Amino acid sequence: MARRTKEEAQATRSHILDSAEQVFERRGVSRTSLHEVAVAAGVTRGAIYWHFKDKADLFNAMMLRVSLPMEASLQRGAADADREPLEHLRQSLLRALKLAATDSQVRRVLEIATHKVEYVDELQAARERKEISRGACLEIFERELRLAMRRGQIGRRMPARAAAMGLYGLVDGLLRSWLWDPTAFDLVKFGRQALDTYLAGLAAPAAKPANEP
Amino acid sequence: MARRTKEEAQATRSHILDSAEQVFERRGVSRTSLHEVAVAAGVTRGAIYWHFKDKADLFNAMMLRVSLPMEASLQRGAADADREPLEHLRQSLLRALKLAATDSQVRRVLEIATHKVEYVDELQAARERKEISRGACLEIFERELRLAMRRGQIGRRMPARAAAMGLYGLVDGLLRSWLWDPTAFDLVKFGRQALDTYLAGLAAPAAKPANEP
DNA sequence: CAGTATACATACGAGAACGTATGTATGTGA
DNA sequence: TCACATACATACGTTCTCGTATGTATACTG
Repeated sequence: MARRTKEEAQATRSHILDSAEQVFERRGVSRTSLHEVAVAAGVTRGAIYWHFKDKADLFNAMMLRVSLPMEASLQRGAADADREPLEHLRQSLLRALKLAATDSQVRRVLEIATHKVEYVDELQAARERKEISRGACLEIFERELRLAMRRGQIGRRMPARAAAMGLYGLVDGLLRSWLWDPTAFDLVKFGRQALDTYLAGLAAPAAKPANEP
Repeated sequence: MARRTKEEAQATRSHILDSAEQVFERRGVSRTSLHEVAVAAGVTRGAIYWHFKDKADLFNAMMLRVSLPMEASLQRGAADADREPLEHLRQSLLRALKLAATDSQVRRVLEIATHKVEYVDELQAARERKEISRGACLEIFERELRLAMRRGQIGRRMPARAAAMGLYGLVDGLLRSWLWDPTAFDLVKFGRQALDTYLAGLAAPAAKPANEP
């Protein structure tokens, strides 16, 4: 085919990414060939190789398209401080859960990143990006929790870092569970209850029930 | 080579599984060829095809070798009831975390199942097994939590099912976080603190802090 | 102590996927 | 308007990997 205008080219690129999401979710990243993506997008491999270096590049672009806005939202929320740190944390996390439950594209990409990709070799870059993003998220959690500690809103039953790690694990784990079968339970409802329970535990005084090292 | 004795054959099979673990962890399941596994095991593909139908069969055998004993341990623990349900749950979960942190084979297989495999197509069976195992685990949690509720050890801030899901998510999420980088934190220590926090939250009275639907 | 099933090794053919090279028609800037 | 860069499509060769077919020496069995 012939040359397209710049807007059309961007539309093609975007459409390739959309199709890649579909195929990746259905077939997994490593066993989808670029030919499959091309067919799903109604183009040839040539178009894909024009817009992306290879499959890893395509995958990274697909991830960035979703994760960049999310990270920005998280960072932005963290910037305007001096509000109630606990309530702010709670709202941020619930907003993230709500997004996953509502936005089908977000859900699909999360599903791919969680159950449909192997983090090895040329996708190592994606793994590193994920680790960095996780680290940034944990730092925000820790800062907010430390602030809440200073204000006496939660006790000192565990260091802020551990509390942050538990919080991250709780939300991430619930999300993962939900991704296995989104019809199994209401992510936002269960998430809110579990989150509030954990936060209530942070507020409660430490009372060791039995023998412990 | 020539025919081996039955014990030797089983040793070969076991050694193939060991090698598969190593290669799967390094290269991911889908991009490891059976040739690679064969070389790592010091045999040829013929040996692998003798013991296993194909790569999916090999993968399933590798998973079962670890998950079957774990599930049995969980079920066994759940059978002898009438002890303190909360403490029993706590001990079971901490034992699982300790196992992951201690046993390098368990850690390796968990890492593969979590970050180095795509749950699609011919590995769909593994996914279903995982879902069933998760369901069984959740049922046990729910039963114990319901019992604890009846005994007044925890409040009724949330239904047992949601509490169980949160508990599962917490432990699973922490494990996942730890698998990304096992040197980042002490799984057992952080796990115990987070677990106790969540349980404390379950025991604490429900106190809604702000506006809620 | 033969005969057979076993526990592999070796050999073969086929298909798929990749990356690149090349073709080509058309926007686009000078 | 004209040359060139662009946005793809097409064609090609290579490399893996798979599954199976076949070979083979030995353990077991009657």
